[in-house]
Order: sequence, then structure tokens, then C-alpha cells
Amino acid sequence: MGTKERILEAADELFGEVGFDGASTRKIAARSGANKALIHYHFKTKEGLLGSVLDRYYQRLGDTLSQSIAQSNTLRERIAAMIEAYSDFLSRNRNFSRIVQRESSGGKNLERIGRHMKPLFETGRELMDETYPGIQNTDMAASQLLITFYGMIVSYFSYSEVLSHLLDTDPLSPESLARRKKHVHGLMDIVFAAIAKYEVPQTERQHEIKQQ
Amino acid sequence: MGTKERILEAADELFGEVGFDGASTRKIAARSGANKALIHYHFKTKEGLLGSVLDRYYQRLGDTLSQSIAQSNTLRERIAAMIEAYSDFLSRNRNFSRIVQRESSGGKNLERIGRHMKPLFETGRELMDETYPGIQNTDMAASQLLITFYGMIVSYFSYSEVLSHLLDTDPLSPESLARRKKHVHGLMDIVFAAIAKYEVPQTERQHEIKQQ
Amino acid sequence: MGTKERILEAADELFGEVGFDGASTRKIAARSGANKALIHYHFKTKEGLLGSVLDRYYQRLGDTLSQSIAQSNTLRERIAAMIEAYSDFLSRNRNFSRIVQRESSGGKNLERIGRHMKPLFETGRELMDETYPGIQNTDMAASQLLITFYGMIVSYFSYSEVLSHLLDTDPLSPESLARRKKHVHGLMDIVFAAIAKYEVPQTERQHEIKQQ
Amino acid sequence: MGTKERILEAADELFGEVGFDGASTRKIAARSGANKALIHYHFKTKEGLLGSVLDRYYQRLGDTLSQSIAQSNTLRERIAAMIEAYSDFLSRNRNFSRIVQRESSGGKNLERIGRHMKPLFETGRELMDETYPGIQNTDMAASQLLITFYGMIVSYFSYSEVLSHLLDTDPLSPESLARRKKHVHGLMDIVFAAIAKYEVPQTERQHEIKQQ
DNA sequence: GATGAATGAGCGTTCATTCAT
DNA sequence: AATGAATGAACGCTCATTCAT
Repeated sequence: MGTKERILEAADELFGEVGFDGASTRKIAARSGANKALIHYHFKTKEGLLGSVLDRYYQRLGDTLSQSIAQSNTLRERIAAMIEAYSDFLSRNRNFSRIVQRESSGGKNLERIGRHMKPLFETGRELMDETYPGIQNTDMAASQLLITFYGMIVSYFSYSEVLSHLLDTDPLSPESLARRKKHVHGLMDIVFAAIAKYEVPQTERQHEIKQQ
Repeated sequence: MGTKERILEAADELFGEVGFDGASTRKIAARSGANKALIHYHFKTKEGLLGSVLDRYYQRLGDTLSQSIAQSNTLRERIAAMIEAYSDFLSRNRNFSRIVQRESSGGKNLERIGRHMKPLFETGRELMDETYPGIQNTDMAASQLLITFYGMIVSYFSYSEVLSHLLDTDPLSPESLARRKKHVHGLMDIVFAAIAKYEVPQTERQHEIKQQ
Repeated sequence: MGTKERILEAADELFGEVGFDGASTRKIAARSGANKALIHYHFKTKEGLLGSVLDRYYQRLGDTLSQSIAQSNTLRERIAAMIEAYSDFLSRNRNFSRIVQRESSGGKNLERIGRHMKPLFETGRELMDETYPGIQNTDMAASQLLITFYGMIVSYFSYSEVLSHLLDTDPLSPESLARRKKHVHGLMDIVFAAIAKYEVPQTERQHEIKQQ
Repeated sequence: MGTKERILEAADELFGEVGFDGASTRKIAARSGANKALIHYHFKTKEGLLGSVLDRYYQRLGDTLSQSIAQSNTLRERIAAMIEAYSDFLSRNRNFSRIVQRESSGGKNLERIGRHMKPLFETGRELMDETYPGIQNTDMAASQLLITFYGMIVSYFSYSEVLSHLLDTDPLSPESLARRKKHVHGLMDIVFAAIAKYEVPQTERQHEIKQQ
């Protein structure tokens, strides 16, 4: 592994552990075994380093999600696969959710995070609208549902350390993770069953008829 | 407003805007109009100041939630009222969710946050188990549902700044907030309708009968 | 002497010896015996410290020049006294000319130096025009003469270290300084004798007559 | 233009603009379009680069002065030509005076500057002593006059940026430069007229007679 | 001749904290 | 309760320079 990669790895860890402001370039250099000045040689600024860390994560996340969608057949399966993949990615990359969690509450990288999430969000929205066309313009609009699913998944990881104070078990143990996953899928089933019954708006139905 | 209170107010704002590490005692002193050394006179350390800010918030949150529950009659209403109150509290106290958001991803205040949330979490769990006794030991266990509801509510605020990049409208405008609220209530209705049908486990039902 | 004053003294010396960029806040702190952070506490920035050093010098220079002028009777004596005082001030404050020398060749303090020199320059100009009204609008205009006198005096000190390579004697020894001074006064005599013969412009002379 | 020459050019500019300490090898490399390490390949150290820049200037200055002297007939004309050429050289090479200005106030290149100026100074001195033999051992000794002329010329350029704050016009505009030049020549005339009357010391005159 | 990576020292500045008053 | 001065540690970053290729 090259020096640049080792710096990224160390920064990833430290940003996750103590946050952007809490991590110093000195500590990052020390952990990666690189010279302090090399960080600025490779990444210009500490901000730039965080940017690279985030870019790397979103690159991987994007790849993971595309693959998971590609392997599914029906639309309904794709939604489930996407949620499953996201959930798995977060549990495999604990630092990622921690970093995004903190940087999303204001900071210089909001725009970068937004830029990265936009295509993912759009893909999810289109997929949902296609699968459940009846939800458009209702309380269960695709964007609302996405935020809800995103929130119920991400929060479990973001707040896992608080949860370990509230629950009797370690929320990140394999058993706990499996239990959480079953809950998410169960809840998805309940919600999808409900919204499957939503009527497609009249105007759209006429439009469909005409096209036939 | 006394100097101590003004310091708390300034710290609250700055911790919310730039995070604990990003806020300096100098800036807090400047914004509150107090002398830098006074912060340590009143709060001993910067950590202690954050602790006081958090304590103040959880004190208010606890009061708000108790009141909202007290004003409801049926169990079902109490759950809804609690979720409603939490949601309103977060939208009225933007800095609170930002601070908790960041401090929950590791940090020295995890234990404090856990300590404050424990009674709220327990109240919620008991309320749910009482209202829907059938969910115990199922995928829709009270603790899972609470995490889910908490996540879908809190995330909307935590990620509001990212959402403003993903949506076409300001997620914190009164209209957007109202729309989100309708979605949360709608989703609650769907989920509660589903779990209301869960059968109470046999052993427990017998137990209930015996108590009668 | 207070700490702030000691910092100013040390900064004065180091700026003179190695220039603004060559002097580090660490060295200034070390030489003054003060804590490094105190420099920024008292002077905000290193720039600000240089500003204070310059202000202090120009304050003293202004006082010195006013006194020297006040003690003279005739106009002709005042000019000589001013030049004499300036010359003495530079020889007593070796660092001052070095600092001004360097900062005058571009830099952030040009405007400050200009601001300080303006009243001195104006005083000199008025004094000359009053004493030798005939020089106005000639090759020997007051402003040109001032620049010339200023240059021939200041350069001797600014370039003294180079001069010590060019001359056989130390240019700053009392004997050398005395010799230089005699030259300056001698040259002044020559020039003043010449410009004393300049005719006052016609229009002005008529004006004078009318006033009589 | 070769890379080495481009580096020299960039260093020249930057040393002139921000001084030796203010100019970094990185910026010099960037401006010249060369690799940072190449500077050390060609000039060994940053000091060495400054040395080369100065050498280049003094080479040109020496050539210019020799030519100007060569084209004059009488001794008196040669002195005037030399001063004229120096003055023109400074106005054509703004960075040169700035660099020398700063390096003359202490620094590691004092000796180098002295070495370069020595022959120029000696030439000037001999020329003056030859032309006005009466000034030897008087207040108007050749070395004093040279320093005076040098100072009144050089200062105008060194302090031009300060002067632009003191005067109403741009001191480097063609008009201002022409006006300054007329002043310098006028003053030279006054001084030369005066020293032309100085009696040659008795002993020397006898010496001269004997030589005839 | 030319380059990208690497280094150790040092930069100006800010930090939370202490203390005497 | 409040303040101005002071402190030592640490901050992000830039420096001139070296070296293998």
C-alpha cells in the first residue's frame, strides 16, 4: 500500500473516531507512518484530505449499490436489495456513517455530501415511483419514504454507541444486527403492503389508457 | 439574563453551528460578552460547559414530553403525542439535534446522553408494550420500533442541510415540516394498524387472565 | 519595563537585524523573555507588532523634530535644525532606518509609513517654500530638494554596511559620522546659497508689495 | 529562453516583489514553470540563486556604465554620463534597486554587493579626483560626493512607493522621472560649479608643476 | 535535465486553562 | 463575579533541501 493510501486510511480512522476537528494532521501522519508535510503534498489541505476520504467512500458505495441493483430482477426486489446493500455497507464501514453523521450537521463538506448523494437519492426515488406509482402526491411520496428508510437504517449505526447504553445488548453484535435487519425488512413489508393499495391518480390512469 | 446564562446561550449556539471542537472558549466568551476566564469560573472546563448545555436541553425535553403525555387519554394517543412532542421539540431547537447528532458519534458525552435518554426510552418502551402487548419478542419489538421512529424523525432534522441539496424545497420551511409530519403520522398509522393485529403470546394472555 | 514593552524592544532589534520575514515570533519571544502566545495577545498579529514598532519610532521622531524646530529662530536655521535632528535620530536609531529601508520597498506597511511621513514632509516643504519662495516651479522645487536631502542622509545609514566594504574606515565611527555631517552641512550651504538667488515669480512679488 | 534563465527571471521578479525571505522556492518554481528541485540542481541553494540574480545585474550595470563613460570626451562629461547611466539603469530595472535596497540593510549578500560595487565606486572616485583635484581632503571629498549623488538618485527609486503617498503624482511616470532628472542635473551643476573653485592644495600643485 | 516523493525544521497562530487581583 | 496577563501545548501549514529515478 502506497503512502498516499496509508494516509487516507489513517485519516479515515481518525476522522471516524474523533471527528474532523478532533483529528490533527500530526496524529494522522503518526498513525499512517508518513511525514506530516506529505499530507499537504498529496492533499493540499486537511479539508482536501477529508474530501478525498469521502470521495473514496462514495465511490465504493456507488459501486456496491449498482451491483446490488443489477443482480435483482423485479422492481420490488431492487428496492429491497438497495436497502439491504446500504444497510450492509454501513455496518461494514462504521467510520463512514460517523463521518457523514458529523459532517452533515453543518460544515464545509455539506455540498460535497449532497453532490454524492444526489444520484443515489434520484435512483431510489425513480425506482419507487416506478414500482408504486400510486404514492405520488400522497403522504407516502417516494422522497418521504426514502428519508424514512434512510433515517431508520442510518440512525441505528449513528446512535449505536448511545444505544449500547439504552439496550441490554451490544447493538453491533451479529445477533443484534440480524435482529435489526429482520425488523427493517418486516417494517418494509408492512409499508410496501400498505402503499401497494394506493390508487394511481385518475389523470395518470387516463394517460395510460390512451397509450394503450 | 445573568452572565452565566448568556454564556450557556452562546455556547449552545456555537456548539450547534461549528461543533464542540470547532467552538473555542474565546469565541463563546466574545459572543456572550463575558470574560474568557469566567467560563472556567462557572463551568470548570469546556467539557463541563457542554455538559451544562446538554443538561439544560434534556431538562426541557423531559418536561415537554411529560406534559404531552399527561394531556393524552388513551395509550394510543400517548404514543402519538410523545412522537409529536419530540418532533416539535427538535424543530424548535435546531441546535439540540445538531449537538446530539455530533456527540453521539463518539466523544466524551456519550455516557451523559445515554443517561439522559434512558428514562425517555424506557417510558416509550413501557408505553408501547402496554398498548400493543402482542409485539413482544417479535420483529416489531418496542425497542426496535422506538429506534425506527426516533431515527425517521431525528434524521429529517440532522440531515436537513443535506436534504436541501437533494430536494427542490427548503426542508425546514413550514410547508415542508407540515408535509413531513403528515408522512410520519401516516406511517405510524400504517405500522400501528399492522402491529395491532399481532397476537399476544399465549403464556402472557393466561397471565393477564389470572391477574383479572 | 513591562512585558509588552520588552516584546516591542526585542521585535525592534530583530526586525532591524534580519528583517520582518527573517524574524520569527519565536525568536522575538525568546529574546524578550516573554511567552510566544503573549505576542498575539498584545499585538494580534506579527504585522500588528511591526506596526507598533513603527508607530513608536515615528512618535519619537515627530517629537524630536518638533523640538528641534521650536528651538530655532530664523527659517534658515529651522531647515538646518530639522536636517540635523533627522540625521542624529537615524544615527541614534540604527534599526529604524533599516526597518524603514526594507519596508519601503513594497510590503504591507507602505501605507503606514506614508501616513507617518506625510506631516513631516509637508512641514519640510512649507518651511522651504517660506524660506526660499523663489524655488517654486523650478528644478529646485521644495519637494525635490527634500527628497535629495532625505536621500543623501538616509542612504548613508542604510548603506553603511556596504560602505564599510567600500571605504577604508568604519562609516559609523564618531569620526566618520562627524565628517559626513560636515559634508552634508557644506553641501546644504552650497545649495542654499545657490537657490537664495532664485527670483520670486512676478505675480508673487506683486502680491507681496500689495501686502506692504 | 532556457529553464535556467527562466528561473533567474522568476527569482528576479519575486525577490523584487516580496524580498528574499518572502519569496519561496516553490513560488519561484511555479512562476518559472520549472520543477522545484531544478532550482537546487542549477543554483545549489536559494542563497546561490540570489547571488546569481545579483551577479547578472551587476554584470549588466558594469557594461552599461563602461559604455556610457567610453562615449564621453571630457572628464566633466564622464561624471555626468556615469550619473545619468546609473539613474537610467535603476529606472529600467526596478527590481534591482529593490533587491539591493533590502539586501544592503544586513544580510548574507553584503559582501557580494560590496565586491561588485567596489570597482564602480573606485572608478567614480578616481574620475572625480582627476576632474576636481581641489576637493581632496575637504568636506567635498570624492567619496562623500559619490555617496551623496548615489543616495539622492537611488533613494528616489527605493522610496518611490512611499513617495507616491507623499506627492500628488506618480513618481515613476515619465513626466515625474524627467522632472527628477532635471533636478539631479541642476543640483550637480550647482555643486560642480562650487567645487570647481576649490584650490588645489599647495603641496599637490607643486607636485603637478614638477610633473609638467 | 528534469521529476515526484519525501523529510525535518520551523512558521504564525490559536488552544484551554491558570492565576493574581 | 469578574478581569487582564500569562502559559505550554498544539494547531494547520510552508519551508529549503534531498534523493531515487
